[in-house]
This record gives sequence, C-alpha cells and structure tokens, in this order.
Amino acid sequence: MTNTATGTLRRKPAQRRSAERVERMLEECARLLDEVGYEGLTTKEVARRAEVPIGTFYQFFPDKQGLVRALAFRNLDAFLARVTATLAATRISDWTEATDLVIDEFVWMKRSMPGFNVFDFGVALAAPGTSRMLDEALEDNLVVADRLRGLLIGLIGVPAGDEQARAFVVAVEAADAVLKLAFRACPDGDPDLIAECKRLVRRYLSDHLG
Amino acid sequence: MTNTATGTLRRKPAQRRSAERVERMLEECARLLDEVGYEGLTTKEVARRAEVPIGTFYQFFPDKQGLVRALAFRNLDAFLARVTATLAATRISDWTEATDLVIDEFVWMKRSMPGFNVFDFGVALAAPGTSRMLDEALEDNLVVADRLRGLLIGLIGVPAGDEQARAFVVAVEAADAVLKLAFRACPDGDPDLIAECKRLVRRYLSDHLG
DNA sequence: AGTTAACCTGAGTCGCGCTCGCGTTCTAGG
DNA sequence: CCTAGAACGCGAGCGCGACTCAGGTTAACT
Repeated sequence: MTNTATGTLRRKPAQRRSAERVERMLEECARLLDEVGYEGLTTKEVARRAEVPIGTFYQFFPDKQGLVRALAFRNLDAFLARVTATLAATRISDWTEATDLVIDEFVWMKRSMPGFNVFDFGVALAAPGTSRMLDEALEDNLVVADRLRGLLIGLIGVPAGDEQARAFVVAVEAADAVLKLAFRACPDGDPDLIAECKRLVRRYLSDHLG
Repeated sequence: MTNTATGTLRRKPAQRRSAERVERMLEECARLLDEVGYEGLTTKEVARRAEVPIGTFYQFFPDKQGLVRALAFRNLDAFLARVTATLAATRISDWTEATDLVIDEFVWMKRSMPGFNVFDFGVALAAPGTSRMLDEALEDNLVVADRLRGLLIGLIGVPAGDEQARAFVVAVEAADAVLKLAFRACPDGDPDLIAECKRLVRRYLSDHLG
C-alpha cells in the first residue's frame, strides 16, 4: 500500500534483517535531518547510527538524495493516512473546515514527525540542481496536491475541474511556504502564522470553490 | 547606497582592480547559478570564469554561501530600485494595482536577471543547515518583506500596523513560493500561475488592508 | 635603497558522496 | 553430507569540492 519503495530504492529488502536495516536508516535519517539539516546530513553518519555499513547503505539507496526522497514519500503517506482518518471521523459541513483540518494535521506532523518539517514537498527538496532533479521535484509537488485533492473530492463535495486542480496546487504551495515560515519563527509553529495560513487558503480557494 | 557588501564580504575591495574582480565573480556566480543551480555551482569554477585565483576568491567571500548571499542582496537592491522607479512613474489608484505591479516587476527580474530565479528570498537560500544559517535566512526574509512594505507605505497609503506587517511577510512568502512554481512549470513563468499569484495576494491582503 | 606592511596565490588538507572487489553466507544438485 | 555457484555484506579507497596558509610579490614610506 505504501509507495515508499517506488523508484527510490535500489533493491527491495527481501529478508527480514534487510527490512529492519532500511527501517533504521530511514529513522536515523529523519532524526539527523532535524539535528543538522539536509546539507549537514552525511550518509556515513546515517549508516553509523543505524549500525549499517556504508556499502550496505548504498545497496538499498541510490544516493543521499534518494534516501531523503524515500523518507519524504513515507512521510507523505503517513500524512495522507492521518488526514483520511481524521476526515472520516469528523462531521464536515463545508470545505473550509476541511482545509483547516488538513492544515492542522500538517502542523501536527511537523511538530511530531521527525524530519518532517525539513521538506518542501516539491520545492526545496531537490531545489537547485540538475534538470533531472527539478523534474522529479515538480512531479513530487503535483503528486502531493493531486492526492490531497483526490481525498477532498472523495470525502466532501469539492468540484473537480482543471481550474480547481491548479488552484489546489497553488494553495498547497503557498500554505507549505507559510507554514515553513511559521516553524522557522518558532519551534512549535507560530500560532498567528498558522492562523494566517488558514485564512490565506480559505480566502484564495473561495474564488474557485463555491 | 547598496548594502551588497554588508556582512557578506570578508574584506572590502579598496583598489579598483579588486572591485572589478568582485564584480566579475558575482556576475559569473549568477550565470553559473542559472546553468547548474546552487548545488552544482563550485567556487573553483566561479573563480576560473572570473579569472581570479581561488585564494583571492576567499579573500573577499567567506564561503560559497556568502557569495550567493552577496548576490542575493545585490539582486534585492536592484529589484527594489526597479519597483521604486516604476511606482513613482505610475498613477496608482488603489493598493491592488501596486501589488500587481510589484509582482510584475518580480517576474521581470526572474526572466531577465541572471541567477535571480534561484533564490527563495529567505526560504531555501540557506534552507537546511546550521542554526546560524537559519537565523540569517529568517532575517533575510523579514528584510525583504519589510523593505517592500516600507516602499508601499511611503508611495501609496497602506496602513502600517503590526498586523499588517505580518500580513506582508505572509504575502511575500506565499507569492514567492507560487512564482517559483510558475517558473518551474515554464521557463518564462506560466502566465496562468502568475495570474493566480496576483489573485492570491489580492484576496489575502484585502482582509488586512481596506 | 631598505624596511615593512599589505596583498596575492595555488598546491595542499580535509571531509564528503560513492564504488568495487573480496569475503561470507545462503541455496541447490549430487 | 559435501560442494559449486550465486547472492549478499562489507569497508578501504577514489574523485572531487570547499576552504587554508606559507611563501612570494607588490606597494608605500623613510
């Protein structure tokens, strides 16, 4: 069900021990991202903390970028799962409640999921670099917006047109940027900025959705 | 008048030759950023293209990051100068025209200024890394929003409160993210996304300004 | 001309991402 | 049970990039 391994792993861990190792590497990657950021993260240190030899690390992950991407996809899955669950468990009367809820879940993830607030889903993750990386980043970005939109279309009755799709991409991008700012201003996310983020999304989307 | 050298240069170029060298290094830095991005950029190649020995490079710039920051500040100055000039030369009846104009100028810079569209003013520039870098990035970000706001307060009559200041920071952050997206989607900036950016800013700020 | 200080320079250091070939451990056929 | 072969595990080592520093060069003043 998870797409963590899709295109990001060199070899799928077949044995039990291998799977645990991949798990540990991703965990330590997340922890290290929080401690030292993407630039400060070294594959050697990830391997050392996960008690995995560096050679073995590169059996599973194509490169440093790939490791972080794998983590990003895993986090995205976790996020969408939470949103789905919470939406299903909540009575929603209009779409503004839904977007507020999505933002709250995102904030929750940033607060509690190690390594989560390091990502720009699709923006800075692979930000400057070769065209290949840019294409991938763009793709990731659309994936996030698309999956979120699919969720909201299914669970509440938001309209599904090309114009709305673009609006969703824009809203996700903008919200991500503002929340990133909120978490730079304050470790738990500046509450005022989080409130502004909700307002921004509501105001903007009200042009496109009823 | 320019603050390009503020805190980003190790030593101010006193002699004429030195000043030209710094100039050339910044120019080649910008060109290289467009070609290979931040990660792909190497100090050696900047020095080589500018015909400056690598040792001399490090006399003026503290490190690679510092070089890019210096360029960012210079670009910011150029941008604000253009906005000031255009605002002064245009009859503005309400603030929405002003924000549209600012966005148009920003797009113009991204299209024509080498290396300009690589920056997130304050977001990804120093995005992941040590806390020192994060603090600096945050500071940069506020600097941009603050200077823009000062401009608009002076030239048209936007209100100047703490709430409005925060709204400006949010708007700048969001607009930057959306425009970045627009330029990833298309080399000259996707017109639809640029239009959406203007709409986003207008809708959001109308809550805070009249 | 001599003395001193400021400046220039690129070979070299250190640490990173990543590889490659050898050792070891599983699997299958006799 | 033994053995041939494949699959996996491993870490010393390679290439390269950011950055330094000791020695040479130029300028400035007496």
